[in-house]
Amino acid sequence: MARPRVLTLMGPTAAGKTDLAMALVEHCNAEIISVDSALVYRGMDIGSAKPSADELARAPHRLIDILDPSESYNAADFCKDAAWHIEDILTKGKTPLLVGGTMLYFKALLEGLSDMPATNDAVRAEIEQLASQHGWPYVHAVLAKADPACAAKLHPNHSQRISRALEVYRSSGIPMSRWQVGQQEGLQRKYQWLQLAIAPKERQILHQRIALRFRKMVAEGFLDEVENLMAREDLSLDTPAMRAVGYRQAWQYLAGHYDRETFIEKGIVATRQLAKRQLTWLRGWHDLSWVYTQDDAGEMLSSDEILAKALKLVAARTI
RNA sequence: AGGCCAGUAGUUCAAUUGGUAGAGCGUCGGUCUCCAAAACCGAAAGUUGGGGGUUCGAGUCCCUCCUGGCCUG
Repeated sequence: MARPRVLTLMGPTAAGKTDLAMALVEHCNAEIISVDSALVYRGMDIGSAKPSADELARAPHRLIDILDPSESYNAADFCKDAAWHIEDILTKGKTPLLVGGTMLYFKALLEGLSDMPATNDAVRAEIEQLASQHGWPYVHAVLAKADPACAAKLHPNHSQRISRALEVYRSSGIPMSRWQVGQQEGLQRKYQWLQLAIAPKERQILHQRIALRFRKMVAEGFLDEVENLMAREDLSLDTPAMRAVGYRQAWQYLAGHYDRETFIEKGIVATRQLAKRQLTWLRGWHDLSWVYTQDDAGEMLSSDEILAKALKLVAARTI
């Protein structure tokens, strides 16, 4: 019996994923699951380019607005949630369409994560403390004693990954490298995946779209949105949700760290850098069908033309 | 018009008494097993505004032109 088909739509920020996804929903009897580490938060709408209420009414997105910004989410949470929603959508006789740009989430879902201890805030805080006293290279050296194999792969400055590796060791007594020997079982083989990626052919075009969109967000009340978040006592610049692109810069601007023009420039730059990292993931991605949004002359295609290209790729794989 | 100051990587600025240019940011490339819109690593990039002169050697001194800013009439 044939494995159920699951569609994905990946791409850098501002590439046009939402528009295409909305159109695909109508043509493929699909239902959307968002693959985005920022869209999960309620109250973060404008700056995260969340689909509008109108769009969400037309095409429901799962895994959007599921958390308060004070909460945190991670790749393991996503895998669990996404796996459930994929099955739920299939049960309804529809095709799951996973749309987003958080590439680690896609990777973890497809390839699986080793079954190692979950995050541990207390241990993480201890490690953070150690780092603030002695610096990350010192923590790296500490890790090297407990887990030489893992430490060897990490640069002494790589704070987050050193932290995670030591956290795993301290909370379980077993080095991360040992946990990683265990098999990872992702969903790669469980379904028949059809993976689409969307982006303009030229980086320059993406940069233009990013700048335009960021200014539009500001014009549409992005700063009010961030002011509301800042008014809360339980959020800070260190809250994972507040480290999102644009939000961090808006917060710093509103806190008086720099002027409005600098904020806009920094916000656009951070978005460009995010797009670059996403494209780096995509470049090495296996089994990807590209939908470029420009024609041979470099002109942007219409949404109908983009949809037609995508449908053609879907049809080609359906036979 | 005269006087003064400035002109160095895409950008903001460095460069001891003249010894053929460095950094931050950006850009580009990469890493990625529970913070990933995160964190981290690497690379490219300047005929030092143009021209001439002094000198073994000039971003640095002299002349001249150009550009920008300030002051004076």
